[in-house]
Amino acid sequence: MNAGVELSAARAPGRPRDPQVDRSILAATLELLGEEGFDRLSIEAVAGRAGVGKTTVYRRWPSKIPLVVDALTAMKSPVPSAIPDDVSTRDALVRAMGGFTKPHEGSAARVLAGLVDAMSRNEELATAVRAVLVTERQRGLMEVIQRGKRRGEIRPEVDAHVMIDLLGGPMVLRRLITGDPVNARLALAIVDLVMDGAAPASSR
Amino acid sequence: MNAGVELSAARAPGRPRDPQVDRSILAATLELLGEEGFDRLSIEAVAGRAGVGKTTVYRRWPSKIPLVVDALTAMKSPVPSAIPDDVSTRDALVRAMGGFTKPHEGSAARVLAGLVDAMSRNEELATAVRAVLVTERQRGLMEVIQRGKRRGEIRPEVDAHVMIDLLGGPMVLRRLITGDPVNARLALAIVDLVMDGAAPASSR
DNA sequence: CATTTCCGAAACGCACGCGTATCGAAAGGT
DNA sequence: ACCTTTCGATACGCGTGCGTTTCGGAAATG
Repeated sequence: MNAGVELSAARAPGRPRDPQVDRSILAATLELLGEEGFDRLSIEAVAGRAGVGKTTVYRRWPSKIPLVVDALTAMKSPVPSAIPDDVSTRDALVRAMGGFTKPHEGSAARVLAGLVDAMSRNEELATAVRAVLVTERQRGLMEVIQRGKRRGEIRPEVDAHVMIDLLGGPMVLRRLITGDPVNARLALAIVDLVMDGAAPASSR
Repeated sequence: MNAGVELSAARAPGRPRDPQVDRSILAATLELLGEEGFDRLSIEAVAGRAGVGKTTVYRRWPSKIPLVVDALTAMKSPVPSAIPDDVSTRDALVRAMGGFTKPHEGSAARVLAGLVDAMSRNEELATAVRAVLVTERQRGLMEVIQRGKRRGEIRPEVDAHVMIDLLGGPMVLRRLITGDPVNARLALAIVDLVMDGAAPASSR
């Protein structure tokens, strides 16, 4: 009933909301999420950083979690480019892994670090974080792995999920825990070891 | 000067501190660290959980960080048993990885999750956490890897540090981020893939 | 017994963030 | 012109934890 009006324009009578304000709030949320982490993130600080009244934030988001979820969703990384046919599975893996080593990933890692403990106590937040910061990256690796199986460069009985965790796990471990460097050299070493294995050919 | 007296007994005049109180405080700190994380951990709650006055805590530790550091230090895991000669490198790795799958590790993972973001902002805390929760586990894997190299079951040019991160990274990734199961089956799959590699023998 | 220190409990002033309410001005539709 | 809603700013009462102080009693030494 009245679908046309309600769906297309919904005719709000008063002053329309400024879309720039939404962008400022989400950007400030992401900044502070990286600087302070989820627990120390306050709505007050978000409003201050965005140059906006607290009322304006609360009018749009009822609490911290939906705000953070929306901010993360707005963080979507660009779609990965397709892989040319003449690229080997090994090189394609290195290229896909290279996404972890870009400097932009450093801030993403800091955001993730500030979310880890909150995720363990809030399933809604955990789901959103995984969707934005994890699933997308895993999907890129999965495509390369399945392509490798089709090309006969990866054995068909290899568990793709285990292989994905094997490739991504060390990057997360270093970023969040050990602080060891994450660079192209590491990505290359990981891919080589995962593809070749550690055992000598004689014992296989 | 006066070394004998100062070092052995130091003769405090008044009532001696109750060592049981120290243990209660450290135990309560560990509990709350797992339940609430570092940021939400308050000295008030520690004192309450330990059945102790706030004064008693502040008399021993000046702030939250040294308290947490001491609590973690008291968490030291038992020394790993030596590896018999008749165990293959593959089985020894599976056994060493099995340490990650024990139920006790679940609480250690929760403690770690609550510390990750604080570590990124406090180097002293990060160093202590790595010493207690990371280095010890890495050392166990390092021994097995070097033993494997001596036995010719691991190629000598393999980077041991990369291999350690390759084995441990997926466990941390699953515990802290994806929530995927961490069990003996996974440990076996990881060791098999790392030792054998994903590429078919024909392309090596 | 006198002294010293430790212990648990309670209260203190302070700072911060919560979520709400109120204000005058601005920006739209009717 | 009139109405409605948004906007930034400010203030409110409330709760929580901070680090300190005070208190009465307990446990050690000399």
